[in-house]
Amino acid sequence: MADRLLRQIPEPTVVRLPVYQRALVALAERGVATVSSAELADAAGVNAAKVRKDLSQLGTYGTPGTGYEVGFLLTQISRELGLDREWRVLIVGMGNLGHALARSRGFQSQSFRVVAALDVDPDRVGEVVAGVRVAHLGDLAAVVCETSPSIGVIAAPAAAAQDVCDRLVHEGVNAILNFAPAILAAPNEVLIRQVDFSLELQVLAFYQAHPSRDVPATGDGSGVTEAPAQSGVPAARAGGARDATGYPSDEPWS
Amino acid sequence: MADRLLRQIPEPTVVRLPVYQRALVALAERGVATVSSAELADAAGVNAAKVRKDLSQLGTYGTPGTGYEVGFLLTQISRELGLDREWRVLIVGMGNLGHALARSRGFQSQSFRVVAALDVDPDRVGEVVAGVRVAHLGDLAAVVCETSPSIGVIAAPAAAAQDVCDRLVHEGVNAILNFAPAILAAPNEVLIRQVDFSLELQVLAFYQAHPSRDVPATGDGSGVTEAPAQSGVPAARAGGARDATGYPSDEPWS
DNA sequence: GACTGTGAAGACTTTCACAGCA
DNA sequence: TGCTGTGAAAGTCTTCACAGTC
Repeated sequence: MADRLLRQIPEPTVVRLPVYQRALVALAERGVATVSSAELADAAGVNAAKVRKDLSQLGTYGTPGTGYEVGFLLTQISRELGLDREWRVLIVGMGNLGHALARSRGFQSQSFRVVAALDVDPDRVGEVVAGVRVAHLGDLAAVVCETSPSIGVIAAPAAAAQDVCDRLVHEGVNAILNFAPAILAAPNEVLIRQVDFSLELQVLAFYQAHPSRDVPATGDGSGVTEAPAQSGVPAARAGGARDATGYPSDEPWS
Repeated sequence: MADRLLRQIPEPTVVRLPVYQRALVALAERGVATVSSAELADAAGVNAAKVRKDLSQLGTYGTPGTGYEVGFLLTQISRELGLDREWRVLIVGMGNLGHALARSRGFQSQSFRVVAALDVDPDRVGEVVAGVRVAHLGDLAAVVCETSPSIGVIAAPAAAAQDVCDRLVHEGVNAILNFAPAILAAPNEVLIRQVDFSLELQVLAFYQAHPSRDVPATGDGSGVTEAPAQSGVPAARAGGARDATGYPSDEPWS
């Protein structure tokens, strides 16, 4: 098992781990002690074989005849994802998107903390968002020095993205999550991931425009998701493994 | 060639088409008349073989010895993506994210128009965003009737996402872009695509936590991007095929 | 000489199906 | 009996490499 961790985990598996993690958190909150691969698959929107293959990459965590122990599996996946430590996040670009990110639960959890926010707009500099004072991008060096972030987020317009990226890299930030619709160039040791809204919108348009095409089925993390039926009365409040919080939600829609 | 259009275009190719499209727009704006697959590959952050294979799925648009005619290729890709028509978009959830989306260029272009915005917060209802008055989610049926959107966007919290999805589906919206971190269940004919920030953040954390692992190389649309070197002086303004707009940008960072 | 389009090879992922364990 | 873990099969995507074209 130890050497299993030395093996490369395939990227598609890595992308699904957070989905499993989330599903497990929900199960744990509901007090569920054990899940089968089929149940977890259902909650994550994938199939059971995939769940078993994915989890077997991490170790031998299941029990034949029973399934997986929710708490234990959650711990293992979280550790594997590096969620057992705190990642310090710096955000560049505090427009609506930057605000949304800074305040989102994903960016303000046990594992991620927004430690710095920057912008070039004088009106925004000085504002306090999610407990952090917005600094001017010109002060990046000092801000990085003070807050030592390990992940940089670019929420700036496309035209500025490469420049921001260069500055981040220059200050030693070598993991970047880029929300700007731009292909960034950076040295090889810098890790860049891209999130692109309008690209997804265009992909959706493509499949709308070509209804003949069978859409690639049941989603991987980033794929097209066509979930488990619900046929008959599509408008019914769906059952499933989802959060049963009363609606409308009392937390603001961010 | 006609029957080539009947063939299924692989999903990875579909996801790259918008990237090529964007690159071509930039080239066209710079007055470039012709590109080779290598140049387009560079601008899109992929390799040349992939570009040629992808484009050959659409038709025989290149000229051996010369390359592709930028304007013509742009037209073809845009048509293939369905960008030659206008897609009417409805957004549910007008928090920071909803605002960011509504105002983004990707959602307000020739091809996409935000025709409706909804929320449950009485403070937000009535506000005008991007030229559209925010309506209450309770009035969804009427809003859909009036605006006949073909794409619905969910920018609501995870807890409300399934309910919103059900309502949209009930009103006949059968293409949904979901920004909430929730796996949605819907009838098979409904097209759902998922955009998940915190998932990407977690994937980044994973690769940071496992530096030994060779990160899957040069990005597909959604993958990890490690771009063309730039070694030596990493902080230099990158050359490449990117937008050369002066910085700081004069448009607000949204 | 330069570059496309594309079969064929290779790499990677998913799915199947079942042996083996609780 | 119920379910995992996993080889093997099937399927998919990428890369190679080169014939053919301008």
